[in-house]
Amino acid sequence: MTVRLRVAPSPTGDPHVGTAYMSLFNLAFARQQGGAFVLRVEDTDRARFDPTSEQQVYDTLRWLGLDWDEGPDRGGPFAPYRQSERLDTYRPYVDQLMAAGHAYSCWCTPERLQAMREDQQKRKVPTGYDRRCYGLTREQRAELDGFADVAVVRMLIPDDAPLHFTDLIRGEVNAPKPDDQVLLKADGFPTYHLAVVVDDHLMGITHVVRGEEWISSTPKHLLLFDWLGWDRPAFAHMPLLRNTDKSKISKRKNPAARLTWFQEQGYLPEALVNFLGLLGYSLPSQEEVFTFGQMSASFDWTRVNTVGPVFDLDKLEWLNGHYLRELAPEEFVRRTLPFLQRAGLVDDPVTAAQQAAVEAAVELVQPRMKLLTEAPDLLRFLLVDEQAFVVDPVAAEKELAGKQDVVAAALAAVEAVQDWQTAPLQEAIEVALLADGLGLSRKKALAPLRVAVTGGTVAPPLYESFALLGRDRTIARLRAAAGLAAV
RNA sequence: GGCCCCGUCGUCUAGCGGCCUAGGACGCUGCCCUCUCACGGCAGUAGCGCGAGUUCGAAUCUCGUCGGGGCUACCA
Repeated sequence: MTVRLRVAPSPTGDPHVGTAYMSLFNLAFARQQGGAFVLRVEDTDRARFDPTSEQQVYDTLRWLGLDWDEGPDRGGPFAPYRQSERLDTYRPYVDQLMAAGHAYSCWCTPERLQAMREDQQKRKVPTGYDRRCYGLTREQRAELDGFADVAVVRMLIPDDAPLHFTDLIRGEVNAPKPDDQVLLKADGFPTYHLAVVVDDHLMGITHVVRGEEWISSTPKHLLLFDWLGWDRPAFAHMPLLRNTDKSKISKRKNPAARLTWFQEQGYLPEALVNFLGLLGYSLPSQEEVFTFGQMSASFDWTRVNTVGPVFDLDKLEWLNGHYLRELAPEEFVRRTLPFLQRAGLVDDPVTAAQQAAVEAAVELVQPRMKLLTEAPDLLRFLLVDEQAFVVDPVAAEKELAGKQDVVAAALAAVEAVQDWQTAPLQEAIEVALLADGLGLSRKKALAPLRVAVTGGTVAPPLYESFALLGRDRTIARLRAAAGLAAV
């Protein structure tokens, strides 16, 4: 038997980081087993449906390299893969369950159900549907209050419903006894519980990997598999990603709950994948920096944690810096360019001169970045239009004020340099400013020059920066800082 | 409230009865490198929630307790 796994996002807004998390573990196991990974869109909630969401799911998962074998966009033997297009598929099973006495119609209004629930809570008794409609015909029910015109279909949960199952990650698990869950809504759409069971069976899903939040509804699914006479799939309930306050990760409390946030912030997909893998999983070797391939090769459900991990951005940033430094120079440039374009520092498309300037600076900025979004600040002094170059006033006040003589001395030294390279520049400046010249310490001598030429107190190494900037621009900036007019 | 899941440094984790005076990583602190900032190197900081029990021996097993989380929808 080949294993088949699926991830089933519901298109309701920005793709959730949990979708990527589930996809990663699903895929790791599927690839290890040579099985299939299916993307199914669970759009049965027309109230929360967002038409732009589905494409965003595709984009973000592909960005992460978590690609699927079958799905709405690429088809497959069990198409369609969108539940809204499978309404006719679910119908016969509802009828079958009704005929077998496992399900019944319910005409209760939402208002009555809500009042019932509130009353139950007030009386501190377990909440659950009171079966007002069970055993009644439509006519009989219409006599009573709280009657709705359109019926829903509910499961008739038996007293001996199975509340126990084996989980790949947790072992033997108990779950609560459900109440009479709705299977078919008044709008004709199935609920998740019906759709997931029918689709998982029809699509040959062998392993159901989902969040821990689903443990409590698993008995409903078990019942449906049994009633329909289908084999149960294997279940793996993943721990839930948490906010810092330990609650289930949410877009409201945590910007990192949105997958697109990571792209915006300049994270590398390989770093995010590694980090997500680290949350709840560890390689037998204990190595923490690993690729998807390594994770997949050694994958073992029993090594997945049961504790919901807090999403710690510090560690992700460290990992991101690590992957950034490992990038080949041309790849580093390729990934950095969009962020420079967004900052308006280079054109789109990039000119040959700009491309060359960035390439020349790679060595200097690559070890200094943790996020791609940091590139504009590090490279601004080099890429900015000379007319638009400005010295940060705070930095100028701190390091440049009263140091015109230092700048002037450096200017004179540098103007005499014929071979505009790091080493000759260093020699000329150090002769003029250090012990043999003005007698300054290296620290004191270079601070004003850094501000004068790069515009701030934090920058790549100075002589290298001079070399990259070129003779004309360097001299012009020194001249301006020394209070001299341009020639 | 009820039911269910979970509980090792601040965070991610290793550990599956003796190898643990609990190991690694991130963070933080200090030192080294150094023209700033990084990178890199070295050192340090900090944890088995609590209480019983089982056992020659418990972070590891059992029970209780406390704590956190999830579910309790015609949302997924």
